[in-house]
Amino acid sequence: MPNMYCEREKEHLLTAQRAKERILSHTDVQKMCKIFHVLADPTRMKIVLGLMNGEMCVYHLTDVCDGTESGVSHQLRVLRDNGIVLARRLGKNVEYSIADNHVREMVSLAVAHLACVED
Amino acid sequence: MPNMYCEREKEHLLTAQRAKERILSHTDVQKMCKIFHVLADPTRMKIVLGLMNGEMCVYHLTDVCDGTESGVSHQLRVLRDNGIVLARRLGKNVEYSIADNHVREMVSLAVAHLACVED
DNA sequence: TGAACACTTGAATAACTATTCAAGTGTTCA
DNA sequence: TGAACACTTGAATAGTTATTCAAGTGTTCA
Repeated sequence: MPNMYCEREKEHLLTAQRAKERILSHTDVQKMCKIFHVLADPTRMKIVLGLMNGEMCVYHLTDVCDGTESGVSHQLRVLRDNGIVLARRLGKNVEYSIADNHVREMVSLAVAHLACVED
Repeated sequence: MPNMYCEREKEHLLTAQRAKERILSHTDVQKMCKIFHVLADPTRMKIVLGLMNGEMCVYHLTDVCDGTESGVSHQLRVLRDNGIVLARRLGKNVEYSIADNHVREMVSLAVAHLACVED
């Protein structure tokens, strides 16, 4: 028996070992956190929720998000840089769309979670 | 035809309308963002990834996360306050576990996303 | 060509938060 | 009871970042 740190030392030690074997590298953990971080801002979340209904250009996104053009554009850059939305130019406009299905699913899960914990 | 803001005014207007009908209240958006925010920190993410292997007490969590006792405890409080982990006292120790299956799924999706975008 | 439009970018500010260290609470057991 | 253990909390610091306003691209069309 190893040193005792807690009352269920044996189980915890096994769990900790399993966890350490399976745990991702610090870099991978940081990448995961980045995805969540990007989705943790109201402006960006509204953009993503908006785009889940279809492609839009910046003007209509500012309408949906109730934000400024500049503000929305800044956040669209963050979303683009993280591979969450796609941009394609169409004449004078830029059409934005959701790039990643995992993101779609994560957002849907978060909506479900919301409905679940709602009082 | 309404005023033209972009080349695909008609479609975008419809999309925007749909989005606005379906969009969550600002409060709900903020609640969703909170969940993502909580998962956006490396220490907290490591705790959650660790607990996905089973219950553990603080000592073993600091081991898995490679963090300080105080730091892990601070982050456990955030996770508790947001209903992401559960705490139950067992003698001198406190056993932590994952409280919410949506969180489990969200984290799994993020891991999947990771594997997907990996170069 | 140049004026108007659609969007992006840079810089500055203000707000938030993870970490650390020290001190505190709660539990057990001799 | 009190000493040791397991964990929590408070306060301070340092780093990050969303927003705003002003100035900058890139595209179209008369």
